[in-house]
Amino acid sequence: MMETSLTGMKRTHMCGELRLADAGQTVTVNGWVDRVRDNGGVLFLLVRDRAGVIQCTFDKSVNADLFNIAFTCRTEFVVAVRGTLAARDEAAVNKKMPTGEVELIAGEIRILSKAETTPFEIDDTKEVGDQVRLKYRYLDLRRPSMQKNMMLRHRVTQVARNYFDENGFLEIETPMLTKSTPEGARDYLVPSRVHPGKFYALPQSPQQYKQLLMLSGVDRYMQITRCFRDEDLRADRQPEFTQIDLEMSFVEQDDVIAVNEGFLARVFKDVLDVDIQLPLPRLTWREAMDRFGSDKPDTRFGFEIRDISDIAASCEFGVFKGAVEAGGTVRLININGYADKFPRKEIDKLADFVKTYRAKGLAWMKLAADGSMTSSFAKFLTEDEVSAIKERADMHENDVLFVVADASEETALVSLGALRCELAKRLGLAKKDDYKLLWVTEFPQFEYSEEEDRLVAKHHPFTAPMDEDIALLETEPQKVRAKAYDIILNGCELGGGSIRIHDSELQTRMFRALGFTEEKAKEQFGHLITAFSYGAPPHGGLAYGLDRLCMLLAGLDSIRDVIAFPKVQNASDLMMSCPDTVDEKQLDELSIAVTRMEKTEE
RNA sequence: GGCCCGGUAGCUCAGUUGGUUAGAGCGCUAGCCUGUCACGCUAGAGGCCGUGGGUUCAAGUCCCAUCCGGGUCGCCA
Repeated sequence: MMETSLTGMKRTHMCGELRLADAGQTVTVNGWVDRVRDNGGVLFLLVRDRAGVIQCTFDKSVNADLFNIAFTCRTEFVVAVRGTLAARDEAAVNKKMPTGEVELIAGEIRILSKAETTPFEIDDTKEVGDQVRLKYRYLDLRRPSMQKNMMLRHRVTQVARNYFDENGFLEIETPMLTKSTPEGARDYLVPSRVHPGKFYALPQSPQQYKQLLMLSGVDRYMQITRCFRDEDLRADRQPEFTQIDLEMSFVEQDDVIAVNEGFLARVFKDVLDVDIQLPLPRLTWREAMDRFGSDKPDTRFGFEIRDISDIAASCEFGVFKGAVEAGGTVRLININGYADKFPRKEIDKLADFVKTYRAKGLAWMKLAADGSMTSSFAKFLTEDEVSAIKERADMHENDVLFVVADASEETALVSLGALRCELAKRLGLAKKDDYKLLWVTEFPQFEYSEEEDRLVAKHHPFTAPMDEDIALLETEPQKVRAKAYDIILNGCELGGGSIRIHDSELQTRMFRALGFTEEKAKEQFGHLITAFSYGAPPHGGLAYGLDRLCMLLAGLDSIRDVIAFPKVQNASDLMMSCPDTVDEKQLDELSIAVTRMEKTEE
């Protein structure tokens, strides 16, 4: 029976931390065999742990028995190696390895665990599909890049805990089993055994609890907590995700922003050694939409949107004129300096791109470097009108304009906003290590829901309206702006928050504006309304998407890469094979009958 | 729910107009090699071409359905 106990072979150092300064020491390492290089008489085992890789050297002529044990090692065997750390000969130094100046001259090896051949190589240089990676996530996580991501995430959460602690925040846990909320995303439901037919909901966010904590006099709260939303997934959206959630009492918007700018600066400094200039720029929601066609503008590049509705209104081109007459707008972006990158064929394909955002089409005008002009619409306009557009767009040689005319202002703005981001990405102007943070403020309080044919809260029903707009609540609710703010990084919504309503009377008016009857408001939010009647401090807060923050800090494109065990697009876990069916007995105990089963085909 | 892309060896992929025995690199197995470091050399094993149906003399290739993975619109207070 081979000895596989660790006794007597516990590590003295992490593999990846060994350096020239340690040479001469007797060193024991524990880790996985990263690679076996058998040169006949001399054999190298690369042993890997979280910190990195160290070369262990076995010489047949020095110790044949030892060599023969090492010879049986395969990739991913778990081993303990003891020996003398030696400086490598100058010619043998591997400059590509942090430990490349030293090697461990093995005097003893113990195989702690053998390993089957892994389904894919534990190696950052080889691409592996998500399907295989996630089925064997524990192997995927062995890859140095994934270990780096997990360590980065740890760093971010530590910075958050330390920073908010230093600023007087208490970390308090709120329940995972809570009440289903009618507004917002679909809830994940948890059946109650004790209360047949009744369900808990997993929290979409700890929103109500943290506000109640303010009523409790906690003053400043923070929590790093899981949130659940049963909606479709995206590269930056998982059904369970983590928020850095915080709330403060006796504050106004600027106070919340100030404390969070401090946090962001700290994170960027500690994690990336990047200095963030404070205060961060701010844009109102209206300005963000008008200039960037997005409530999460990417300001790493220009190509800002301009309005030519006034010129279009009086022209004879039906598409432009018609859009304005229908109450819409005509807007454009100038991809200045890149007209040569857009041959006719490419431009035609871009029309399909904007159509996914409901635009009807894409008009364009190109001024080549030699001064020759081509356009899909100029022939319908007068010379003066063309000149006016060129002037409005600040158009010069090698510029290309893209124009969207639409009866819906939102459609025109959003489709051009998406186009400017897409083109910047293709032109390589959206650099990952260029960090553009900004606040978007003054969000609309309400938005129209086609599905429900009524106004719904854009943020949530506890968001305070701006003081100067309160009077409009009953008269022109669609014009009411909220004390809500989002923090945006490189076109990605990192987090958002608001100042909350702390006044019962105003909250009542808000529920009324949202179309809640008094009974319905009491039924859904009675506990809050009651709580607020006992003395509520002015308060507000913010919540960050921790996964997105980590993704952007790590320069990645998917939050899956900073989540240890993520779900795939259909919200299942390929490793655990869940969700899954359960025993009839379990269902029976919960008083649940399944009426429809998923079609499964193996 | 809609649209787009993909599924071929353990992994990453190629596979022409439908036409002999479906290939490559990596990995794996065995042998050789005393300083490699993406070690090298030699040999070998390894395929339900996602699944089901259809068209055809003939399907990895064309058609339909379906499952799986990715992106995205809707959705995400």
